[in-house]
Amino acid sequence: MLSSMSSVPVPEASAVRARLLEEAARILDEEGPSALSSRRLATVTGTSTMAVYTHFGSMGAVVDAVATEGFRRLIDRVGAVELTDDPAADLLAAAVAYRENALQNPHLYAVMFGAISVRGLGGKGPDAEVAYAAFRQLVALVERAMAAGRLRPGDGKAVAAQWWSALHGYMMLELAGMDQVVRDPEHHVLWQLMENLLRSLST
Amino acid sequence: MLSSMSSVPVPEASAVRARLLEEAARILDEEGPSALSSRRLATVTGTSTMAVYTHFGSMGAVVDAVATEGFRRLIDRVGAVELTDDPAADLLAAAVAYRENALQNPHLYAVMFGAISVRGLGGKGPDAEVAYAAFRQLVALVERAMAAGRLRPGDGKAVAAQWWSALHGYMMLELAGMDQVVRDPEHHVLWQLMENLLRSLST
DNA sequence: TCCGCGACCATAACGCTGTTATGCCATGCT
DNA sequence: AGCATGGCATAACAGCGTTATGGTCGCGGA
Repeated sequence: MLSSMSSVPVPEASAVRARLLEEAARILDEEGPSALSSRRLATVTGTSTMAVYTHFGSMGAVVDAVATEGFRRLIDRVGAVELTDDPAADLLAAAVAYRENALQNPHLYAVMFGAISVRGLGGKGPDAEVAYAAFRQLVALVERAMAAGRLRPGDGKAVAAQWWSALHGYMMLELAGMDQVVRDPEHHVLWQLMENLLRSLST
Repeated sequence: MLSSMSSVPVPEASAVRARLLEEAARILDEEGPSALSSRRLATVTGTSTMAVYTHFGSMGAVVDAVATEGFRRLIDRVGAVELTDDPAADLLAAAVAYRENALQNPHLYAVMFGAISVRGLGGKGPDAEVAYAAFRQLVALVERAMAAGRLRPGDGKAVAAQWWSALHGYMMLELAGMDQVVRDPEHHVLWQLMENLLRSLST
């Protein structure tokens, strides 16, 4: 059994698999969940539906892989914000980047959190390690603000979980089209919420 | 009893429609989104798939009706909390009822906020008036706390939107199975979040 | 009373879906 | 060379949402 390790060290190394994943994410973002199907994926990648099953095993696994890819993009996007000497302001800047990423890829964002089931084929969800890496990224920002004295010292993970809950909840309401609830032209609800939370968490 | 069954003043008066809606909500809650189909709905209600289309027009409309029913149940559940002379504590009690309702009907809760929902067949979403009634219920609790001086006077809708965002975001993370992020045995993240928000909103 | 009409639904079909069985073919190991 | 195996095309199957068709039943008008 060790003989086959030479040709295929890692399944992710396949070029076909990469194109399937890329096209799946593109179709999901551009045309929504109902447009993502195995046959559609096969035609746009120039293969057949069997390619999906050799590389992923099921369409649900494709959706999971797309969700995982969404977390990777989120991590890249939030990681690209330039840190200043004000860790509290950086937390708000990260929230801005988080919101922009969600607004640009709304379907992908919804799939990441299982908010929408793509045609009822629900997988096991995104890769837990990647999703947790996105959380740890936020924890690092929080702990940095604590170390600088801008946030009251405490459990960074507990504070990050609160921050993420508030941010995620607002995004879901905004993406769900609940404009009457969430759209406040003069005083944007999200920034009031972030500032209120920040005030309670400050020293 | 002159022609009590003859006239059809409101389509909702149909008994078949009521059973379809009831069974749809039950199937969704007990077996998840992938189990809800037109044929399944027809067999369990003892009719054919055409009944779905005569009473709803499409499966998407059924999902929308189920989502609207979910908001009605939420309103009933939150409206059942007994108000005390501490409006701030009542807000927390309402959050407890909100969470219990979501945990008991997780799939229904997800459908309520899913712009695109079951099996990729996206309807127009739940009845906006009913969903907004749930929001107004929360606004009333907030304004009551403001009038009693337990919350700083301000825009009740803006504060209610923040409260709902935080609560909804935590629920979505909890229901998404992100236990590592959100599950904190000793200090439950939700109550820390609610108390932090309450502190910032207090006078 | 009878007729007709409209609401309601059972049956069957169409095109789509995810998935699987089968077989071909190229590649690499022995 | 022979063979085994991974990778994919073809075609099929069951199930999906939806629609066309036809039948049945009950009421309103003549």
